[in-house]
Amino acid sequence: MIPQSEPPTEPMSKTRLRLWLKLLKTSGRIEAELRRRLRDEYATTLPRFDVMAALSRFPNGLKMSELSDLLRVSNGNVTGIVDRLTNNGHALRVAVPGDRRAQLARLTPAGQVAFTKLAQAHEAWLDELLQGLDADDAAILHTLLGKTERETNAQ
Amino acid sequence: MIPQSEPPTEPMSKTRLRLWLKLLKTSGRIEAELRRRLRDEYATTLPRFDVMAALSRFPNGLKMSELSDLLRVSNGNVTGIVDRLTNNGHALRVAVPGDRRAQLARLTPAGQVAFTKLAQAHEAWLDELLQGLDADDAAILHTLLGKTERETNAQ
DNA sequence: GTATAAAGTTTTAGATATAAAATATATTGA
DNA sequence: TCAATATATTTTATATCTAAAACTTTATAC
Repeated sequence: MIPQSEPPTEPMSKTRLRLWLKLLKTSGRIEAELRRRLRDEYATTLPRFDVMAALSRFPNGLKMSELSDLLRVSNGNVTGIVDRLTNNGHALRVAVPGDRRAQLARLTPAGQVAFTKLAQAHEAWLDELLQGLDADDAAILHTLLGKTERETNAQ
Repeated sequence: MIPQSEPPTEPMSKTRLRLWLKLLKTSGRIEAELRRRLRDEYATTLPRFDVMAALSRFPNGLKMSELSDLLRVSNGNVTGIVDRLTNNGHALRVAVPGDRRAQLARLTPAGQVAFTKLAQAHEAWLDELLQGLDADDAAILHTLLGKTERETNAQ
């Protein structure tokens, strides 16, 4: 066996740090582009789009706390976003029969129409922004991202 | 050739949309955990860490606009973060000889010491949070993430 | 049955984020 | 030189975001 003087390999922690920076840069770049297009083309924001997407999946409405849990944002935050959607005419608050503490947030008909357009644009934008990845790439990437779970106790 | 009735395949745009949601969820989960640890263990924030990291790479200081470009955040934003770092004793502003419009932000000695500790903790946290990925996984992931570039005109 | 605890939401305080206006300084061109 | 323009930063207005306090309503314990 011939002794080889190998090039010193990078410690694994440095490799993971570089990977994280790449991951952060990638998601940040795409997210910034989505925010820009939502603002410029539809005069809305990503948090509002996220809330509308959640409400769209539950036509009967969601309690503020349910929205907060689903989107993993704070309770107080949801209040402000739903406020703005309400001022917009895209959402409204409905009383919960039998519990005067709670309220349901729901999309208005105008909100549903608006969200349908937003969702189509959103999907088309991502199809464009992720052109560089084919079906195989996407499958591998999805799997590898899944391998990072279970290291944080948050689900 | 035998005709096969294949299962209907998902349109590529849906695949890319699901991938994006996974990417967003992954980076959000890790970022939230980093923010939590920076706050709980070091009483600081991710934006301040990012600014300190940039200043640490340039011991002679960076102009506010250079910081803004490097970190890709708005000019007004950098002002506030450097303000807080300055109040903290971790940064200071230095006049630029020959241009009274500009100022350099620099780490103080205390800021350099603090950042060294933060950076070590940060690298160790990521090593932990990305345990699920070995060196091969990381290399593949890094490459696939790279394939998403060049679709947005932002560098 | 009332005191206490729990649940649901909003409000508050502080930090971050952008875009756009305002301020101050430099540079340029006639 | 001096007006016009460009550069560098801060300020302002608005929107997010969290944690924690405040408030209302409901449920529970005794």
